[in-house]
Amino acid sequence: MSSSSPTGQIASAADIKQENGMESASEGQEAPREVAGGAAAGLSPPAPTPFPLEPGDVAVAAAAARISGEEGAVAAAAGAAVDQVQLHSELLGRHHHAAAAQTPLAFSPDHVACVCEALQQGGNLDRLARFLWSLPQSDLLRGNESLLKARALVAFHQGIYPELYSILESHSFESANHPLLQQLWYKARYTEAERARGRPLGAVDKYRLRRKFPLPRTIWDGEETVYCFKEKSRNALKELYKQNRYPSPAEKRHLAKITGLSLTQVSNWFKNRRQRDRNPSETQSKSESDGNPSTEDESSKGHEDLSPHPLSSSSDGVTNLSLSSHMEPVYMQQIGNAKISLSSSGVLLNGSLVPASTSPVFLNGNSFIQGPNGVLLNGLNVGNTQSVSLNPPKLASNIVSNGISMTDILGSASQDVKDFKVLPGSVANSAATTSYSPSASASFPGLIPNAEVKREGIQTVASQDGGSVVTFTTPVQINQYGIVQIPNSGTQSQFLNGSIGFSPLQLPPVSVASSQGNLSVNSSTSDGSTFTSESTTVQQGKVFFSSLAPNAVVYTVPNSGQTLGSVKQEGLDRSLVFSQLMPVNQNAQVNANLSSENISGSGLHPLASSLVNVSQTQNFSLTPPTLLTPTELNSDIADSQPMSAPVTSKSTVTSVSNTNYATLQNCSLITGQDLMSVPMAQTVLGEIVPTAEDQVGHPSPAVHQDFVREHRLVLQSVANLKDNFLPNSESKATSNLMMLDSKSKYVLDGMVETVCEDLETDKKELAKLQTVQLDEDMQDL
DNA sequence: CGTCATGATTGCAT
DNA sequence: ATGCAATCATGACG
Repeated sequence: MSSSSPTGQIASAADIKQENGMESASEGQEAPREVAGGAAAGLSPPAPTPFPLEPGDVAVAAAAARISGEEGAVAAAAGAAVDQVQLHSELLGRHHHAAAAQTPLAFSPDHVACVCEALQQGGNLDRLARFLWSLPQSDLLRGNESLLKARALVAFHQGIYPELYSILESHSFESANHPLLQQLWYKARYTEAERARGRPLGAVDKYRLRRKFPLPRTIWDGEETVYCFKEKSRNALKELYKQNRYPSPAEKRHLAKITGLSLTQVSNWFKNRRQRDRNPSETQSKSESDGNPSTEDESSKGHEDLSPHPLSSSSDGVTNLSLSSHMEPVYMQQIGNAKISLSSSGVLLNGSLVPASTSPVFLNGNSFIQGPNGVLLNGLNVGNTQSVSLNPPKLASNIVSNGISMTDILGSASQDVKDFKVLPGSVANSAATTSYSPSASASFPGLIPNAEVKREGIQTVASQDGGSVVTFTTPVQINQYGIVQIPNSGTQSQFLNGSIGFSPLQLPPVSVASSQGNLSVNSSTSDGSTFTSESTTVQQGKVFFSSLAPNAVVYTVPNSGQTLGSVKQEGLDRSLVFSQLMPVNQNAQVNANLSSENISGSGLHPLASSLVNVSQTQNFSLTPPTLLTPTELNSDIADSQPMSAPVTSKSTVTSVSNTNYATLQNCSLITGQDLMSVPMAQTVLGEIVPTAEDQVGHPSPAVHQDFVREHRLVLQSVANLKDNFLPNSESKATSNLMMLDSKSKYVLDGMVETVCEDLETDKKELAKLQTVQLDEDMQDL
């Protein structure tokens, strides 16, 4: 605190290293390509793509699988979507050129923004660059933030730093984009310095650079973050401390909510504070004895291992995975803070997703959706595997580096497995939140073994984030493992029904406050699931969580077939999460409708019950969006992005799976008010489990016990799926396009605008969509 | 309460 | 401008 002032901003930057991808990218053009290429490769089959992949891509593929793979299924999914988008855009682009004169703008700015977002998330910067290229110089697009952001990314990717700086300094970006942009800013600086020096930078070097090149106010709100706790959180803690050095549990709890910190963190803070106030002198002497870890980083490259924690920040950047664990804390902070309001990203879905406001949605083969923040979902089913990931913040970083959004999650996962503690059931959520990395690992495979839980009942839950809501109905069964990870709270996870573990999520208090609807869910939930939210309210089928609720709940999805439900819970304050997986394989169509109706009778309780089971294994990781902290910037991990959802809107998503085409539609009904922000991102890995009747037969890898590790597998499987889907790239692509075209307006607009007023309309459209045969459309086109 | 672990800063010598 | 080491600051844990 004290020291924080000017430099404080920079503070957490320390480890940006993890950027790995990013750095490498920036360095040379070769490197970058690898990353991007890798992602691309993983995503799309070499062949038919409109844009031929370079050999390098292929080569990288394997590696990519590993790295990007980690990023996750989501990434993969995203990739698919991106491809489609790409196609779409290209077509349009051509069209453009052809008829340029006549049609000034084939896409509306919103569409362009959506495409940009999608490509960004997909991580395919090369394509993004091409897309930008193809865009007409239109005034309409000029001030478009998504475009500017995309340009910044491309500039970074291409190593044109002056342009990057210029872009960042010339436009005041929304806070939701700050984390990403800040990261770009620092990484660019680091990269430049690195190149100049010819060797990787050490912590001190970066620190110096940060001071030398402070973030422009256009991408930084000025709020500093010291370590993990945000300034605001600290202030709140201090205030209460002044009044009462020994806050009661209730007070602590309240404070935790306010600050977005966990109860444990609050308690620790008070503990430390009291102790330090008592004997100021003693506290610190010892630390040094150990030696300085920091220094080591530089010199030695790999070494981070020293610390038991996965966290190690400094790595040479070699590892892609690494995410800075450190960063994570940031999330929390951010969340806690008001800024959060911005975040709106969360979306979830069951098979469907609901996008938060602005983001574009895409789906298909695997459907996924991206939100502005970078949310992806797959809810769809992909044959076997499904993944959903949401993470706003990281995306940015991920994008940059890998191109895959999953990073956070993955990263954490990758790290793996380390051992974290899992928290079995620890009720208390620990402060651990701050450290996140481990948490990720937390999920434990074993733990969740198969609980089977079945619940029936349909329940719908809607969560809201900035604007996204999710509703699910649930009859869910979960068979094997469901795992949920939440990066932030490593320790806090809980299991529901035995089958799933969650870590708590945190929602920004702020957002909550703003949000209106509250539902209360009581812990009483039948399931035993942990719900504690105190106040939750259900509205017609919708559930809102208010900040009040201490705990969050999560939920799941319904699928006709099998579904996974995930639940979430929060340890700290309020958070919600849900993930779902839908395995839809084959023919099944899944319609998830979540209308509020479903919900109706049941109150919350039902929800709880719904949680349950999953037939497959999945991991979810959620990362909360981070706001701006500089720190985050530094580290990849940090990247959470705040999403701002101006309005909550309901979004509808439709996804279509290829093969069998399962259409999922979800409409989240959200009324305008709710805001729930779901900061985290989730990733889900789903593997199909036997239970499912037929699986496509993909050779999906067997599930493993270690989820983490599994990710890779999962990813691969995903890739396969894509392949399967994609094979007909054209048709599919087209189909996708069709989808977009036909619906796009609606969807996109809705997405973009964030607000959809007409649910009915949506429904209708959705219905249409479902029925629509993409292929045919394609042909028509 | 006492300690640890580690990131952030600072100072100093090159 | 750098490299290195010392020191501070702070969250987490046993």
